[in-house]
Amino acid sequence: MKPKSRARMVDVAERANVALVTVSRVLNESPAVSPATREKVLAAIEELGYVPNLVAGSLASSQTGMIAIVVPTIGNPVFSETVEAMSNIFRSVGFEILLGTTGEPPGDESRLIENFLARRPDGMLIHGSNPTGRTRRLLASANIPIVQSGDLEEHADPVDMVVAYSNFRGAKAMTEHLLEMGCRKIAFVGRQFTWNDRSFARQRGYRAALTEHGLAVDESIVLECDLGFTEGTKALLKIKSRTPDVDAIFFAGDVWAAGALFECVRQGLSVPEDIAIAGFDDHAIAGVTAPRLSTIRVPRYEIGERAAQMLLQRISGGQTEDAVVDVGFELVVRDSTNRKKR
Amino acid sequence: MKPKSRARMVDVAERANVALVTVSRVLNESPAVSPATREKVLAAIEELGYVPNLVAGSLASSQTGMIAIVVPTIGNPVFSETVEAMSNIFRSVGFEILLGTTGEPPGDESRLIENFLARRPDGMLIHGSNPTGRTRRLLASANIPIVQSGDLEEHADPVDMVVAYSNFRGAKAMTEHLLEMGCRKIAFVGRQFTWNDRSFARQRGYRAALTEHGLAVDESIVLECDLGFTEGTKALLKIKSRTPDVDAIFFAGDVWAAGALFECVRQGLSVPEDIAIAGFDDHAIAGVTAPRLSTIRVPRYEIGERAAQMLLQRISGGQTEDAVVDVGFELVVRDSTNRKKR
DNA sequence: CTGTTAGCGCGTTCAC
DNA sequence: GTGAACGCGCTAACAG
Repeated sequence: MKPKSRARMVDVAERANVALVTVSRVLNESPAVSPATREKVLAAIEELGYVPNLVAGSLASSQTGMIAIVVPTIGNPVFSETVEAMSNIFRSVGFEILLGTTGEPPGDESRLIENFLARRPDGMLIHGSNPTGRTRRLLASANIPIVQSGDLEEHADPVDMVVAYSNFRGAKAMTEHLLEMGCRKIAFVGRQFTWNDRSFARQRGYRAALTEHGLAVDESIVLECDLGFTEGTKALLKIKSRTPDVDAIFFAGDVWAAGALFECVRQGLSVPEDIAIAGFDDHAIAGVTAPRLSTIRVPRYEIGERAAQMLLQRISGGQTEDAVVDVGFELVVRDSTNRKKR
Repeated sequence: MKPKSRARMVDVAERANVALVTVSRVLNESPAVSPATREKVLAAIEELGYVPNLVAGSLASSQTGMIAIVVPTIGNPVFSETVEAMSNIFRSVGFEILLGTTGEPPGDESRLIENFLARRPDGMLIHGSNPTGRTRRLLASANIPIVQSGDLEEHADPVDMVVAYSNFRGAKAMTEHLLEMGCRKIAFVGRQFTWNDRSFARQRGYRAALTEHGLAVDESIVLECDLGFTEGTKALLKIKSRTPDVDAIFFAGDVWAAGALFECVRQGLSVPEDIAIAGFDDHAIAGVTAPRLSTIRVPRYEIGERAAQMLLQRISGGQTEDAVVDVGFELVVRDSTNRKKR
């Protein structure tokens, strides 16, 4: 049953003794086909092993059934969970996903987005970056719904729609919590501020909290570092050596915080008495370490879901929802910062 | 500069006073265009904000420049790291990624693959599942290179190419290591065997090692569980209550193992003296816990790279490499099982 | 309910 | 170096 060259719709039509359109209708589940002919067509498709050509279909209908998703990296759980949420929703309604990563540090984001636009997706989801200039203009004139997600302030002036939370306010809330717990020498560890807007926002939140409480920022204990548990360990050691009487470290990522925590356990430092450790993201590990990590819970999965739903609603011509959705965050106080237990 | 309706190639040609082909040539970097006209065309493209239509181009050239990637889920780091490796390689050579998840437990994998085939990708990467029957036939007759990855034995009869390691041998090696360390009552925790072939293979490896050493398998301490740290904790508790004198637990996933480890620390059980804990995958956390986790290192990133490279080589018409590549695994002995320290 | 006629936007022959 | 013609495989109007 294997044809020498791939079967086309005409071949199916011929075999079923119907017109080409009829085959098209069966495939697109048009109600205007009698059950009898429908069966004939289906049989012919089966016999020929026919697989429709959606690229031709897309050209003709100017709808591709594809959604472009742009994220910094897919290997980082912080992003992959959001992508998974999006993926689940799109899969359930028959859209397919064009996945692109800008890289960290960001590579040629503009080129990626333009390439995607050339594939005529029915919608676009951009997580964690905010295109400007030429790319932004192209996006705007692409005439498709676009949802940006990630940081709220960064997307103050969105191309189209936004689903986000405030990294600034989240970091500020955690820092204020640390202050409330009596900490005064609070260090901060984040990702490279220059090319990571979310990290930059978190760092600003940290600074704002200190400043508002009349505390100066000690630049020697504000660190940038790479990803991974061991980087958190290293950061802890560096900070302790520079400022032995540091009483808290706010890691803008739970993985670092966990890495530091493990090292504290090894060194016999008691957390939070000797030093408080705070994280960010509410990574799964934060809830299981000993002591358990205080963190800022970010609704990563919900962000993906909301973004996907807003996009679908717009694609199906539904009412435009609010252009900007703030999904918020939650300060989760666990053991690692709780210096005032009952 | 924003046209009412999207600019087409003809519009660019008109504006640049050249023929349509010339624009096409410029876009495809054909050498047969004089620098002067080339500039004219580029200028026209810029002025019109022209974005080429790759779906039309794909139809005409019957090359989409897309690679379909199928994985169980993208939220699980075990898979997302492999996808990231693939993504990085394809991005560097200008291919785009069509991402699909079959779900866990697997949903309608066949439908997903057929939908993908309809989009005419230039190649396909299937991780962690082995299509059969109709789907397999369609794949075979799609006439594109296909790399399956995941378990070696599962892919003994591949559709096309394979990059994998042996989950069976990996699990067997770890179990043998445990036996060598003097453990005799070894429990096993894995993912649902019925719908997860990799988990099934690991379980078989565990059983094989015990049997070969003349030990019976105690079915009451062979558990299936869901993903996550806390599931590992629960499994530990269940096993300890059923068989208090268990002397080792082999978790077929580091996340479970870590969850159990944390609980041991809380309960004051010393690892590995009271109970040895072994993991699988070499997740980042395995190297940083206290004690650090023994595990089976799987080259996830390399699998993604190799798979992508093999696909590209075939797409570019290069020699067919070995159809089956065994990337192997590595037994990593750390503290959590090492009962014979120096 | 079914069929006919036109394109969708671009790549690819060929001539010039 | 450039241009005109045709076709990729399918969907969208219309008729009947």
